[in-house]
Amino acid sequence: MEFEKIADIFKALADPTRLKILSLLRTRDCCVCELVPIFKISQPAISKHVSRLKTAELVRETRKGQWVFYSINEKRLEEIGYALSHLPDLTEELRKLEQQGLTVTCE
Amino acid sequence: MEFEKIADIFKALADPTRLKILSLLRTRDCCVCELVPIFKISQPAISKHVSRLKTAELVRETRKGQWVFYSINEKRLEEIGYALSHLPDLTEELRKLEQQGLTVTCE
DNA sequence: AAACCATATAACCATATTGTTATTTGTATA
DNA sequence: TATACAAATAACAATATGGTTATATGGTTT
Repeated sequence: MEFEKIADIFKALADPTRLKILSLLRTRDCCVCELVPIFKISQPAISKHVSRLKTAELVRETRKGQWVFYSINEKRLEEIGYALSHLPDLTEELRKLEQQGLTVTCE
Repeated sequence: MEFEKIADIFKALADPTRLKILSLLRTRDCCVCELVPIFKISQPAISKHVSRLKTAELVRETRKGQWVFYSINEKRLEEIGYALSHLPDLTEELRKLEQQGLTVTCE
């Protein structure tokens, strides 16, 4: 995965409200109207947060009548840990730097 | 770890430049002046990025003469994967919601 | 069809983020 | 001591983020 894409997923996780939503969804699927009274923010704010999580594929949505239930995508969460330990390798960049004589050695 | 604190660590990771710096540091320790020619941004910009990584304890710094070398803190990176799979449990919040009759059941 | 409820979107505002250039601080060296 | 280089900090600008209220959309119910 590219640095940009990995950063986008981390951006989706870089907010306490969204992390809390993910934790709640781990206990059970929830709809927006259940999440609203748990947080001290408006319904549109919650709606935008879950939408951000959906774009990052961290949650999925299922409409049930007038409600939209959100569920956690555990596979995606596992992918993140993997991405962190397998960031694109940049050894080549450092080799180029060395060829240009831009490396610093001090001993 | 609190949601706020976890979010702060993810914020530090939520930028492609910082992720790239971490990847470079995985190959070997680098000083700021080595990082600058690799990226298309100014020295102060790089300096601020490594500073952000340092605040999040994702890197450590060691001064060697006029250079400051940065090294990756792999332990901290491992902590992140752990934090993600062990987010604070909110079952209690959902129980309260149920007591207030605010849960939605549709079947 | 009309009213109702849940959710999404629009328009907007305050603050945070990420870059810039100019300057300061710390260390080494002529 | 004066000069030079590395890195950090200050002041600032453009854009992104996260909240608000008002409104639109989708589906249910009377």
